[in-house]
Amino acid sequence: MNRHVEHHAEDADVLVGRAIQELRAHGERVTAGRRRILQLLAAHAEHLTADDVAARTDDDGVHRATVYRSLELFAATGIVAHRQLPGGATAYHLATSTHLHGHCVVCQKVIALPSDVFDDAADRMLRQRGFAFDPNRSSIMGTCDSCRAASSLSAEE
Amino acid sequence: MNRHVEHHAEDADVLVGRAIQELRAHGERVTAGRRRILQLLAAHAEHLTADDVAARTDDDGVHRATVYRSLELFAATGIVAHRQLPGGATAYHLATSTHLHGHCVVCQKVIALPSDVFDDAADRMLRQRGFAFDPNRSSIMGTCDSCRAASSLSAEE
DNA sequence: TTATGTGCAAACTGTTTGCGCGAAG
DNA sequence: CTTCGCGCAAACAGTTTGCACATAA
Repeated sequence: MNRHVEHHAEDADVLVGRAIQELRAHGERVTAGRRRILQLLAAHAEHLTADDVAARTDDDGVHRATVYRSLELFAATGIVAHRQLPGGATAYHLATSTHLHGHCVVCQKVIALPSDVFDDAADRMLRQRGFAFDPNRSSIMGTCDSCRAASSLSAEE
Repeated sequence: MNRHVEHHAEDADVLVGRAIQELRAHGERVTAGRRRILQLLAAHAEHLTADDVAARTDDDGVHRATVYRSLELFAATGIVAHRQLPGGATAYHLATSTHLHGHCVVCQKVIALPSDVFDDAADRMLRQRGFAFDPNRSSIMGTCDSCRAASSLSAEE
């Protein structure tokens, strides 16, 4: 019953495979360096700094610059999510399918919001207040695109 | 009826005054530079980069280093909130009393979460999906400190 | 074979720090 | 008067970029 609780080493290959497919689907080349970086990200499901990754790939002959370029590419293709850390560093992790529901208080429409948007906030809530945010069970209130446009016709700047 | 809609120049002095009191309350000195920086933050209720502030104070003889040191101090004393931008810069604004409710899915307890935690996320949702997040009307789901501790006794790592 | 990725080294942005002078309390 | 903040200039961390060579497709 607790068979699929193990998010450890075995799954990593699967995740890497999926990421590589995604990469090919975007017409990007699969190189040794990129594979290596994806392996690292898959292994450390948590956050890894670009610099962290660079440090670990250096031994394997993958250059810092390559790491930065690859991570940027992965982020652009949606393969990884990224997040800014205090101090200016950027943390990366494989993108998951997690998403959050935005609920428009005007038209009641529900909007799917991208997964990585709340990573940073979730992290800080956990650290500062011990609250473990669960995006999949949450929906947040606000105003959607069109209702926002509509309301700005009748009111304040 | 629309008298207090104006969040423009007039209020700024009040906000600065409040910030300065707060500063004194923390036993910190009030200098020309600090006053100037607070004025800037009060004037631009949105985000201002440390670098932005530095650029604008340079003319007034307030040095870059002073700006960084002051902003760091303000953040430490809770007078301003800060947020990391892509590219490594940090955006600052006067702290408000805005907060969000965290709802524990286990014990149903509601927890007040600090305001600035969501600045980043709100910004990205607005940009990426046109969704204007309203923290004051939202409560998000998750697990609180104690329930999290309790559940980790019976399950995964 | 050819377009694309890589290593290298140098530049760049944003931020931090040690020092002696100057001002706030 | 004494403690703390400031300007200055130099160092630092993280990241980006132009170029010639290497390699995936």
